[in-house]
Amino acid sequence: MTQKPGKREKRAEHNRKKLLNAAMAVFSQKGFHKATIDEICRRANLGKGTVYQYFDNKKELFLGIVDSFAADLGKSVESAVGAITDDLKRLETAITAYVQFHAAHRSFYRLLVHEESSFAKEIHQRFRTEYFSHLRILEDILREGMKNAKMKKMNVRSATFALVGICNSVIFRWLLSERNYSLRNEMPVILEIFLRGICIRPSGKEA
Amino acid sequence: MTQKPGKREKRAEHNRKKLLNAAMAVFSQKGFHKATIDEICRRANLGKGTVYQYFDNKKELFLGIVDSFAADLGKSVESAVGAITDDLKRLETAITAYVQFHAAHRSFYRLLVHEESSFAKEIHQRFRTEYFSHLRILEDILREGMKNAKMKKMNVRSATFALVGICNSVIFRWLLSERNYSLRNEMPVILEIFLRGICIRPSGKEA
Amino acid sequence: MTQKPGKREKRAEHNRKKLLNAAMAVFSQKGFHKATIDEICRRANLGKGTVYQYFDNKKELFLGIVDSFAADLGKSVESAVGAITDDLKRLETAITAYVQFHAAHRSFYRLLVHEESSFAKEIHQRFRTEYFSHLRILEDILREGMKNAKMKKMNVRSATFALVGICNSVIFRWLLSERNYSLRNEMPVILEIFLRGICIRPSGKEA
Amino acid sequence: MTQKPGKREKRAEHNRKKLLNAAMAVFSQKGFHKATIDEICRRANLGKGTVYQYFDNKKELFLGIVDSFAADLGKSVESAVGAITDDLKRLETAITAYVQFHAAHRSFYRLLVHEESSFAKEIHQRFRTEYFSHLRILEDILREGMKNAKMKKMNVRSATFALVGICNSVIFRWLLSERNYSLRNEMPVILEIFLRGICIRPSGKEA
DNA sequence: CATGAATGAGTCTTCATTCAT
DNA sequence: AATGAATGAAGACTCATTCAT
Repeated sequence: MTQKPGKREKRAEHNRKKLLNAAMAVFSQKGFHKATIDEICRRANLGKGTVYQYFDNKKELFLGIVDSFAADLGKSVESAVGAITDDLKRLETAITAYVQFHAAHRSFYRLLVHEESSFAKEIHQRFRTEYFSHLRILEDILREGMKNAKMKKMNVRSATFALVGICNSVIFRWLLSERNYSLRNEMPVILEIFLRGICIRPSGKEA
Repeated sequence: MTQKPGKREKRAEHNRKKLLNAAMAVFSQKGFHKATIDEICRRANLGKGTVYQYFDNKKELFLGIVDSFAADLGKSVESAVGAITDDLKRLETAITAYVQFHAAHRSFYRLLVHEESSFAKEIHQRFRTEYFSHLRILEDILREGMKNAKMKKMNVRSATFALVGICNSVIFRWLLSERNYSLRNEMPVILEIFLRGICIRPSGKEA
Repeated sequence: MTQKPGKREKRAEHNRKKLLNAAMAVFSQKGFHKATIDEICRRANLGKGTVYQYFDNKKELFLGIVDSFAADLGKSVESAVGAITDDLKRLETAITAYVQFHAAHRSFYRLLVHEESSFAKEIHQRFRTEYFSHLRILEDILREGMKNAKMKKMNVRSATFALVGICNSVIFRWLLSERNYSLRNEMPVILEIFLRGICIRPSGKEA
Repeated sequence: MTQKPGKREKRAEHNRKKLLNAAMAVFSQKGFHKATIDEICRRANLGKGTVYQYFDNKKELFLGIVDSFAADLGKSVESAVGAITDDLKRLETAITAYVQFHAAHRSFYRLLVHEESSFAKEIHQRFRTEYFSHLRILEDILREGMKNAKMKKMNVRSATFALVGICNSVIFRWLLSERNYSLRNEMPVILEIFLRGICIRPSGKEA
């Protein structure tokens, strides 16, 4: 624990959260440039100055959301995987959690893609330390699978990125498609594509 | 020919083109909002007012690029297909041309994805009449193939969109990957995925 | 009192006034179109953005002056009439106050006439609720006079407008005349014309 | 005659007229600032450059209309008075022609009042030489009347201006009144006011 | 002469950021 | 710590005027 959170600290943390939520909503809806600080703090029921108490500027506020989003994603995947021990099952669960999280926060995911070219560097810097930190979970799973000789020996990092790439493609296509089919049904597709390529002996389910 | 194009009209058309090119460059690099009319006309070596001679406003300028991009894409695919008669070969060539064109104009393709959520409606309206008009080439090829009993009988429109979807996914993934592999090598992948699904008798290569 | 007006609110109201005054001066001198927001806020010693804190746009700023002008006129007439009890005396005083006010603010009165054709609708909408609200004073005076049988029974509204019309004509002529005669001397003319027409028994002065 | 007007001069004069007419229409409708050269030459079916062939700039074009308007007014009054010999009748006819002309061109008259404060100096300079030149007719009439001892001896110039002032007031009031009464009916009013004041022996009609 | 494409100075308006209260 | 009034840099857009054809 970092000191005991006095009333003051608590209030501060609460305000930060309120701002983050409001900002997420407004940014997602309007995009970075069309979103205004005014609308964000109106939505957060806070004064304009307060924003600058917690964030250096508009861009930092945006990146603050990215951080928070990444952290939430990490937590979501972690808690989904939980105590599952079977490697393949862990992998499947992690992927599903990953995809579902994006689907649930699709407006922000869209925003991320949307603003990527503007803030590419900054976003990726954050991601490298925060967002992709959850990838360690996937990496761990893969590494474990290799040790247990269930998966091909290969560069773990590459495999992880390949997997994330496939997921993103699927999510992206789903978003563009006006979401007239269930993402959940795509899960087997992802797994099949990914596993068929890397597994030494595919599980018996496959013909 | 529409009357003899006097020097005046020629120059006008030339300037329009210059603006379109400059705008394409600036928009691609900065995104719609960060791009300024000032920079665009500075790059085109033209006065600010000239932009408004040809385009009603910034958005229309952007959409003007979309139009022109779509027209160029159409021409590119058409000329690539040219006089090829074999249906499968035609299809392969068309797909390759389509993908190569996007790879060659990747910065704008990225922009298109980037700004899609802002101008979704307008962009799609333009695309429906212009951009996707080149799809008729693909459609024609497919239709022909069906007549010749080389391809499954199916809804041509759906198949076309499916194909375009696959291509876009591949291009998009390539773009995100920092382009450290050759797009050309992905061509067989696309074809295989698409053809394996729709061809009555897959070519002998496949086991 | 509406809450205690903190220093903030006080300053705000003060700045609004400063802007209104500066705008009145600049608009009067240059007319609506030639007047620039820049000059107005320079004159008010305020930032350009401040204008937009208080007024949606240039036109609203202009109409804001109209409102304020109307309110001031009302107050001016009211305070002039004050506690006078004699109906005729009240009427005379009100008219004089009305005319003097316009003479004192002749530059804005001129502007009002000047811009009337552009903003006719908006101006009249404001006037109907604000500017002409001061007419109620005149109406009240007339109504009272009728009750006391000092004036002919007639439609009060019409009589009021007729009176205002006469005043305006006189003021307008005075303005066009380069003001080489005293407006004050015109007061008896107005009164005579108006009263001779509406008084049951004209005062003995008239032959 | 100023040279024989060759085809060239004729065409030139014709274009000048077309421009003047178009400008009159557009200026009257939009006011000086909102009117654009573009709209004017579109209406005149002439190129934009042609405007500058005949007028130095927008302001001069506007003043060109003033000149032409003044000239037309003069001609109108002159031709109305024609061969009438009786002084009083001449005066009455001249006044009527003057008022009718303004009523017929009310949109431009309104514009004149409207823009007066902007171009006051320029307009009056033109008027002194052109517009008010038609006043000489009125002056001549008055002078003649004095010689014939039908009118008081007085400063002719002042009387003329007084008369014009009265007319203008009447016209202006009529314009503001939404023109729900006939201007023609006001003619006796003008005459009575003016003549009762200046005629030695008022005409028999008056008691 | 006539044209209309090109020009850029001039304006309004927005909005992130600061700072006195 | 919280506020929101004040700020001014920045940017889209207009339009009178010029000039090559």
